[in-house]
Amino acid sequence: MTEVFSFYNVNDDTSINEAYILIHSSNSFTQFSYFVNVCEKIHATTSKNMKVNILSEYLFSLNDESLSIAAPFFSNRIFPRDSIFTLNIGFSIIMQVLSEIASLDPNQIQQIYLRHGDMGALSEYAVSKKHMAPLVKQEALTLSSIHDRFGRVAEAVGSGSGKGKKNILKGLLITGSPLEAKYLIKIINGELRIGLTEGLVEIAVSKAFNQELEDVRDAMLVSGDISQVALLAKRNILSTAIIKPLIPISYMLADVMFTAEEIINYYQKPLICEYKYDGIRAQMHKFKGQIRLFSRKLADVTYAFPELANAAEVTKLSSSSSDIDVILDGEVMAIQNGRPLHFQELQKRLRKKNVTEQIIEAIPLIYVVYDIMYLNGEHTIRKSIRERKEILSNILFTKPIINSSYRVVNSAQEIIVMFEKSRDTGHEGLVLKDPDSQYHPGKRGRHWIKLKKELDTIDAVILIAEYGHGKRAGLLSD
DNA sequence: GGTGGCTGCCC
DNA sequence: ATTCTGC
DNA sequence: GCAGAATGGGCAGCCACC
Repeated sequence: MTEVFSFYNVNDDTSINEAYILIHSSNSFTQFSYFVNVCEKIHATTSKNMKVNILSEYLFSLNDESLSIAAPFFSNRIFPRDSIFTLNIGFSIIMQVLSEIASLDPNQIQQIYLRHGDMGALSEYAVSKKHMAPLVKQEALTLSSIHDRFGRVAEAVGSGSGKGKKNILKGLLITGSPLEAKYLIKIINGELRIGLTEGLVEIAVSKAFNQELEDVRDAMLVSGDISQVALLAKRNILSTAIIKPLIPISYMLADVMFTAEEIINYYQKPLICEYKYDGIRAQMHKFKGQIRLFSRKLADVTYAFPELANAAEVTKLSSSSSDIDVILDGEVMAIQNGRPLHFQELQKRLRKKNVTEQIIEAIPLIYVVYDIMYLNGEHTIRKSIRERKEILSNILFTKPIINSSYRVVNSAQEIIVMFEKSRDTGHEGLVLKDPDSQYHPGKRGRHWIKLKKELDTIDAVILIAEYGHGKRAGLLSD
């Protein structure tokens, strides 16, 4: 109980009292019904402070296992980020299962769905009308039991696995109350929709475990996994979340502007300008000779691009022949005879499981490196991109890995020239970068600006705004 | 063994 | 990915 | 200005079905 009191003392908001009673009037916080109760309370208030207080009290009350399960649910995730699991349960399977539970034919359930407009609400309705019950008396749903069954769904493969998955889902839904069924579906769909943003969840974690919000956010930048970060916060070891090779970090993202003039007017200074490559964003890690490639969502896609992993083995500093450890940011491109292939060609390789010699030859790839986040034991994300480019220039890449070329531009005219050149070469447009900016993982901001539209389609944009006929405007611009 | 529906993940 | 919207 | 929600095209893998 001492922990409870110390927690209570660090919060002076009066709404804590309500949240405190809410949490501690029950005796089993790991029950799913309790999770649902918390969600409903969070949904019911429009006060962000109140949402945070309710959530932080709840997170505080959970044991480690339940915390690591529940935290991702609040961030619209099911499995931790580095998990290869997916449920493969979507709209269709849910509709089938709900129609069976409610003994309504699929058409009827579709109609009801259209009225609700929300799968969670539909699930609540269907389970309230259920014409079946579990064959044997079931224990009440807990975070743990739900997690176990999600795991079994994710692992189910082979003939008959579809039916098995539906049965597990059906069992989950009819075991709990209609309200629990509503939230189960919300979780499965990855849409809790209770007015919680990722940012509020981070605040709740910091309050629950009495950690500095900045420390929680910093840990999230490199971990990206709210489940891990919540546990680290609870153990007071957030500082151990550091950038290290073979573990992916979030990507820095670009903002959009529509004209060269807008960009020049905004920055009023020289900018780093490089092509916008129409490929697949990829993070390359090299550590003690091991190579890993990660996709946009940080899935390990090394297997899909063996020639890139091979070429990375010999990456080294130009000043030394010894092996280096690096984390690189760049774009995987399909390219033939010096010209980019259509994105669809690249897509064929991304998800191909059996990467044959034939397909490697048919769709040649390059990896264009444009940033570096780590080198030989030190992260480089706090250095300016001017410095990071300098570091990159001292690394020797071997084909098909290349260092992205860039120019420094200081006028709209220079940008337009580069843009035309980019399009002539078959690229999408330009990315302009503030030379003084750090690498901000997971952030979309005005440090990187993409310019992909033709500069003379501005008239079409105005048509969209005035008449609201987006599709027609698109035709006019052709 | 072929086809079509479904899902997730690229853009 | 783009576009719209609420805070 | 930011974050979330809604939207769209295309691909491979997978399973159900014939």
